[in-house]
Amino acid sequence: MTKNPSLYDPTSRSLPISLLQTRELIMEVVRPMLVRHSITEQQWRVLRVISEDVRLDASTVAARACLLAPSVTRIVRALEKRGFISSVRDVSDKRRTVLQLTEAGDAFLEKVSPESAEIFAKLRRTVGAERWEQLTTLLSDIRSDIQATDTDQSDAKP
Amino acid sequence: MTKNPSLYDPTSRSLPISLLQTRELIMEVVRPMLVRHSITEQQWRVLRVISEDVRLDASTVAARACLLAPSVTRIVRALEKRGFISSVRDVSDKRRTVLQLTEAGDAFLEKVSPESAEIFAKLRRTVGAERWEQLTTLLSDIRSDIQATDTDQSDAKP
DNA sequence: TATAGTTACTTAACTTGTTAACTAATTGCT
DNA sequence: AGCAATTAGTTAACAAGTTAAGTAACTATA
Repeated sequence: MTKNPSLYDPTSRSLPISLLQTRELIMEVVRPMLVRHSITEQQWRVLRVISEDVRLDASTVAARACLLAPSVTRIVRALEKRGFISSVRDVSDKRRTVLQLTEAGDAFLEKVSPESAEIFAKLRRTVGAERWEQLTTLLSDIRSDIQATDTDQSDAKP
Repeated sequence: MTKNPSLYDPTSRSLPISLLQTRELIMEVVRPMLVRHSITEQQWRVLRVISEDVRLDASTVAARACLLAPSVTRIVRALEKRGFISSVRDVSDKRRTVLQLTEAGDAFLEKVSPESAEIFAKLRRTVGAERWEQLTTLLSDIRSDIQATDTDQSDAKP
């Protein structure tokens, strides 16, 4: 029964676990701000994602915000009720829902912006700007690599 | 209404979001394995964490596995029922629960080990061993930085 | 050595995420 | 054109996470 320590990476070096731990540590600092503005993490992600494009369908938002479709349905309803986004049926494909930031949503993002900026500026100083950038770039590159091979595999299926 | 693109980092460069996206991409590859062995992500994390030490109390496990105490209570019960861990009241501090891997739990980890190793070896090749290591180290370093300043702040409170 | 305060964990009520089944719309094939 | 297959989104039932209150045990202090 004595465990074999060489079977697995220590959890501190397991990528899925340390990605989670790192995110958790950052969110501990960010979360109080979201609570102050009565917005959930998930709603915040959706707002941020939607604000990046003029028009975006729900599926794209789901993928970018790391949410499942049913969750997006609920979150969209909540954000719509609050007046932050509008969801309109796409005219060229009536299955699709086109999501857009409203003026109120944009104003909300602008209102929260300074607080958010301050929190991240502080974190960035703590970590060091160079390492912060390094991490951001590494993560982005690695996602590209994994996505590239994933699509290769699905192409090679039939 | 018209969005101001300079207010926030693009979500692809927001650290909390890209940590989540990257983890999600990795877990997409890992998840089928966990499903095959009828274990949830959270149970898997707890098992891995417990396997690293001879004896560990529930709070420590919660912190390392990024779980809240009530979740750990449930997960421990599930893993106990399955015979993978034992939870015993600590004799020197009867509030604490000491968690340990059982023989069956150890055997389970050994059984899953080759599959897990293969999945991660493949991911590592995809990403490149050097970058994989780089990311692991960066994340670990950054966690140390953030934790160091967090504890500084709580020390400086009174 | 009482006792106020803290800590470790659990329970309960609520909120979210998840899976699977469903509807509606579109595409591909013949 | 007609019909199976696929896609987008929703709904419903269930599982998991979250918050807050509660219990038991320990610690510090007066």
